[in-house]
Amino acid sequence: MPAKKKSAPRKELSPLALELIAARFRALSEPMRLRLLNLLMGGEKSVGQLVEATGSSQANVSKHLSVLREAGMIAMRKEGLSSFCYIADPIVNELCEMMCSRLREEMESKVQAFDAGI
Amino acid sequence: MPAKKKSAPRKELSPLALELIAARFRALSEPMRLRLLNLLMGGEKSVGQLVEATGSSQANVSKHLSVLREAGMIAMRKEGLSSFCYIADPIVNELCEMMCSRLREEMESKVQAFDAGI
DNA sequence: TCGTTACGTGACGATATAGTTATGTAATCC
DNA sequence: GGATTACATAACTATATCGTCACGTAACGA
Repeated sequence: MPAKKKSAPRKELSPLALELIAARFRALSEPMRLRLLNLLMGGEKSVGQLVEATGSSQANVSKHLSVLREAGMIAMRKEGLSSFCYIADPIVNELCEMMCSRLREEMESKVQAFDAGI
Repeated sequence: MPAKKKSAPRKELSPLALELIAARFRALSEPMRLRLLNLLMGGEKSVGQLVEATGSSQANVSKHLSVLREAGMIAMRKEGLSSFCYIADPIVNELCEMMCSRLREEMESKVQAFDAGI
């Protein structure tokens, strides 16, 4: 095959792939949704329980849950009047814990720099 | 200490932590920024190179780079007239590759389900 | 059947964000 | 000094999103 113009060619992602990946990250880009996911990490919960735990409105929680569901991160199970939510994609735990620990590292290093008088 | 009301207490994240984590994910929630990061995974590049590689406007690229820089994901190095960008947080590679492979899995399983006639 | 409960959803206003255009600015060359 | 290059940034428009309010609806209980 013909030689490339220059530098490292690397794998270019297709526009579709970029959009799909961005959509997943976008689902994680709101504090309320992270809070809901964090609550669900403790096990499945009904929408009502999530409403009570967050102190937010039912409509708002329901909407955020829809976003998370469309992103494939959670799933719902109906039981009588209640809908129970649970984490459907194990990547959620990994991603959040990774981001959490990274932030902690970062902040601790800043504290150290502060303590060192820099 | 007094007994909790019920269910798993788990670690509740503070509003500040939630906002910081959300901000990081938000930086990754746009296709153009993912594209820029993907290009930077091949090594540092000048803003001009990124403009040419993406075909987007210089102003737009510059703005997205600002967002990534404020999120701590990239850093800049000036050299003459040019500004060279490079990935400053190794978590970027992990996160993107994790999300990519997860999406690939998901789509392949859907293809299999489709092939199985489900 | 009627009311209640637990959710989902459309409409709305306020805010945020992507992209463009135009302009500012620092470094380099003549 | 003056022109040019490479980039940052303010102003602006269009679109997206958050949260609320109001309403629709399916599943139960009397």
